[in-house]
Amino acid sequence: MTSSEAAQTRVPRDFESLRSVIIERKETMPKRLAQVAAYALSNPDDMAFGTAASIATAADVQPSTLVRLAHHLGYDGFSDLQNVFRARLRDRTLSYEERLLSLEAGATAGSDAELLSGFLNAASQSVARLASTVDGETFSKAVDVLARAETIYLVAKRRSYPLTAHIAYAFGKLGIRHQIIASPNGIDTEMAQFATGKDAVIAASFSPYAAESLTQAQELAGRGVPIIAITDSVFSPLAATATHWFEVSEADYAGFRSLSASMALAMALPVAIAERRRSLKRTPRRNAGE
Amino acid sequence: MTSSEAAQTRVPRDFESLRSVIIERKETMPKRLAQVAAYALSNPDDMAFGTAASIATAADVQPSTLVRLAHHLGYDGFSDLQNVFRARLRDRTLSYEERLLSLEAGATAGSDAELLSGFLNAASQSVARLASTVDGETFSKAVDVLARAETIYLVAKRRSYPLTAHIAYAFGKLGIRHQIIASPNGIDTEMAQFATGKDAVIAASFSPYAAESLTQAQELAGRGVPIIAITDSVFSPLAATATHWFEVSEADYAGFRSLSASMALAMALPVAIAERRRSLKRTPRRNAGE
DNA sequence: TTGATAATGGAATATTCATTCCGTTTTTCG
DNA sequence: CGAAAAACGGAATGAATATTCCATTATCAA
Repeated sequence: MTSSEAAQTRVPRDFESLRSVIIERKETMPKRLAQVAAYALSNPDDMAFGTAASIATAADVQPSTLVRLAHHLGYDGFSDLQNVFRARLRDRTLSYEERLLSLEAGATAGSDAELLSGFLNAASQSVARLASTVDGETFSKAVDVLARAETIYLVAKRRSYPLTAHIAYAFGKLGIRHQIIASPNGIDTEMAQFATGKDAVIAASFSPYAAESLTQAQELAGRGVPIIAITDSVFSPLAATATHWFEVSEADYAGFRSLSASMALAMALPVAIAERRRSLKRTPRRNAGE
Repeated sequence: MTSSEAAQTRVPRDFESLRSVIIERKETMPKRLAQVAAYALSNPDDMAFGTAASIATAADVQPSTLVRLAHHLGYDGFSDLQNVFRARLRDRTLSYEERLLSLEAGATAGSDAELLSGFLNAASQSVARLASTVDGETFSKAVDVLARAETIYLVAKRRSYPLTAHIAYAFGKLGIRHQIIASPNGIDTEMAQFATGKDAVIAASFSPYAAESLTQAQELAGRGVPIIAITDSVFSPLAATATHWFEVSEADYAGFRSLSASMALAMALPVAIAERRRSLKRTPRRNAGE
């Protein structure tokens, strides 16, 4: 411990240094070492608290590989390396709010950093608000309806389009039959005409409500297609026609509304539907769906 | 260990509950137990990282007293008690915890509501993490590049497509000339060939990185078009070719990654660009842009 | 004051954990 | 293609750590 450390070029003692050392040397590292190094950087909390065995399992390597990595980087052993990750947590005195403040503080009024922190703030507030207002029962009922649908139609224009795009992506991954009604051409209504009561609709619309979305939703509702709506106010026209609906009031910054909370909801829906369908297959009450 | 825990009223699993339990029962505790309990509350970080021996020394008691305290409070042992202090450090990003807890509380295990709260949790953590890791300077530089671009090309496939869609929407609103390269047909590369060094690219890609996005980005970079990348790891192939890049490591739930943090970033970029262009018009160093 | 009970200190013990070692596999270079 | 070196997996080992046990001391009621 006396002469060995003098021989070392320099062993990083704080997380940021370690991070850059790993990034720099990753290309020349053996496969498993690189693998566990990547895991360490993306799961620093686990590195701080886990045991060599638990981390090794999570990173899909042997415990010995962790010791090898530590030595490879110049540390005495795994424990020595782990201390860097612990120090990181220890010294993180800044809570998230404080951090945001510092972002704002380092920014002269009207600067870019202030803008960024503003949007992050809006995002986190939106998520928090949704978490405290959303009704688990409504969600469950909506999932019920959607899980029994043969095809799920997705109606969204303009600002809510990214939302729908993401749902469509998740549906594709999960093997849920769907049809997105958001094409830039004018054949939307033609696509919607195939929907029946056996199907269902997810419609998203925020103020100012796109007229097309509304008329499409109303038309569908008139034909007995159940509608799940994602909107931003009790007074939304969508809420009137919907079978179930969610109120997601996003915070805004500089006049632009966040989408972060809606996104979380948009991700939860497909997964919940897929899961519900699995359990429906085991105990099918009616023969809906494929 | 079998009947004892049933007899316990309830063992606190989070720091705040533990805190109130200790405060409440402190008066009726034996002297040494009260002593070490007080130490624990005023040195929670030491409790998280220290060993039983080190903490005992610091609190001027015997190690066995720590075990006694743990048992006294209903825990299996010192390690079990220590986990509460570790969890506190792990989760200390959010003040929204309590709100989320209420959602989780009303949810039986495996229910839909639990799923929803899981995704909201992931979203909230992602935003918090981005807020604490993002570099205001990088953001500012990226905005610089983009503000001077004639046309901004948007490259995104699959999971990152909704992100790009939203940026495109904001660009449209703000009157920023852009071209989205994400069409479902095969003419992507043809669209990209018009880009020159006077333009710029925003490319988003998350693991597993879509091959097309990468090749397009590399091709563009080779022609001298500056690239701003949004990706999820330092090891992302995108980061290598990018002029400036943002690391957005989204938390995942049930294997599905959130998009909430990236969304916040995606909203901040267009607004910042628009604002920068306004100030460039007043003091134009070079005649770039329209 | 005295006996009984609870609390405490400190050593003994059992467990968990990081580390090392060795046989095998993979990679590298002639 | 073949030999040497590096990397790796997995079990063995030894150190560190939490826990338990017991003798001693303090507390309290009769």
